[in-house]
Amino acid sequence: MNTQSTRAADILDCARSLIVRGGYNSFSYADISKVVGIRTASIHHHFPSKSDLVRVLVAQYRKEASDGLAQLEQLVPDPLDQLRAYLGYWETCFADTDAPFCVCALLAGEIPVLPDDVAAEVRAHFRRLADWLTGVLERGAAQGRLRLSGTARTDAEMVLATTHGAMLSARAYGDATAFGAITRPLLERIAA
Amino acid sequence: MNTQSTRAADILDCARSLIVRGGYNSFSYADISKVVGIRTASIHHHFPSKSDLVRVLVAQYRKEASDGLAQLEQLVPDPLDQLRAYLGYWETCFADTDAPFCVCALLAGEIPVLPDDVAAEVRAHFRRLADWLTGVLERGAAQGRLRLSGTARTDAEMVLATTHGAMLSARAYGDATAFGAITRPLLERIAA
DNA sequence: GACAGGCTCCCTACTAGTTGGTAGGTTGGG
DNA sequence: CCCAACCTACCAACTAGTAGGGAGCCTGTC
Repeated sequence: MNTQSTRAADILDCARSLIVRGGYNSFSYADISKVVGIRTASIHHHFPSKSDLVRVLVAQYRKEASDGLAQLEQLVPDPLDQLRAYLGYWETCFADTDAPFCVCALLAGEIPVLPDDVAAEVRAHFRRLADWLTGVLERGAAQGRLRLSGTARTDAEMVLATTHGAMLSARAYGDATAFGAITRPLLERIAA
Repeated sequence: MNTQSTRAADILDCARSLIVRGGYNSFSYADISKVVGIRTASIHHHFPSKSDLVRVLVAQYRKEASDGLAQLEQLVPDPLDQLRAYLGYWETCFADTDAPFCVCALLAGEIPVLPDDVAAEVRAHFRRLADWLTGVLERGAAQGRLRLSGTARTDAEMVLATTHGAMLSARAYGDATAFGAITRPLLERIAA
């Protein structure tokens, strides 16, 4: 049906895999051009400027993530299992894909040099994740499934930070298993 | 005395503050030229290529960090206080400086697009930090000052990841106090 | 049913500015 | 005299972005 948007989607997919490797300034329209098989001028037709492209890319990523979390809420009742599923998702990414990383975690490091609207999208993703984690920890604590060490909010921010830091460590060590080696003990400590 | 190396040092300092804002690909020799007041060709005289510059920069950063940790070992006997000092250092950075970030934590995210020798330096920094933290946690546990939840090694990797993730969160939220808000509860949880 | 208009998509061709890097000359101090 | 430090003057490649044209497709109208 909607084959019209295939090209735009291809461009976004390609840009995402490129941006995940090294951030905003590590890829160019020429890189996308080579992979997608389209001229750089044609990319400008779909996304007038690079900041447009990346803003849309992050907005789409954010929506996917948000939808994924909403689905998790529906399919997985237990808070601890929800955390397992979230971290397990990333562990699978590290096991299966080439250069896995959360788009927003990578871009967060570059915020001082990012276009404002892109930075705003990144910030929104962090808030969404932190809000969700806070809710999970609250419910988990209320149900006696999780053991908090501080408030749900501060623990959520800590889980979020550890998750992102584990991605950095996995990259630094060049060892995909490092992500799970860090986040699994994190889970165990939170589990009541 | 050694005024000869002033320029090279100026270049390194400038490059560090630039790289900390957005990573390897976010700055150019032209940027350094404007700040330091030297032509780009003259920068090449001190550092033939960009990868040379950044490799030396990271090596220097790594030495400073390593020396700082060694000094910490000497001046601060208590393991918990050592952790406090380490995290407190970064908290001060976030309170006082413009765009604070660990050079290596930022570069770690960009490893797939980094020159190999730079990536090796980044990796070495992570190892050094993790080794030191492991030692601190081991001694702290032996002295009953710290309470581990796993092995000293896994806990050390978790502390390291959380610290780096907290830097990312602080940037994402645009809130320097976020770093302390995440790392302080981390300390409290580890303290026996 | 033909056909004109417009729209989307993509192209070639081009731009001005920036990138990292080189060649070769000047200067000043040991 | 030599050498380190710095300069001017380059370079080719690449950067994001623009101008303008052509092919195909839908749509409204006679």
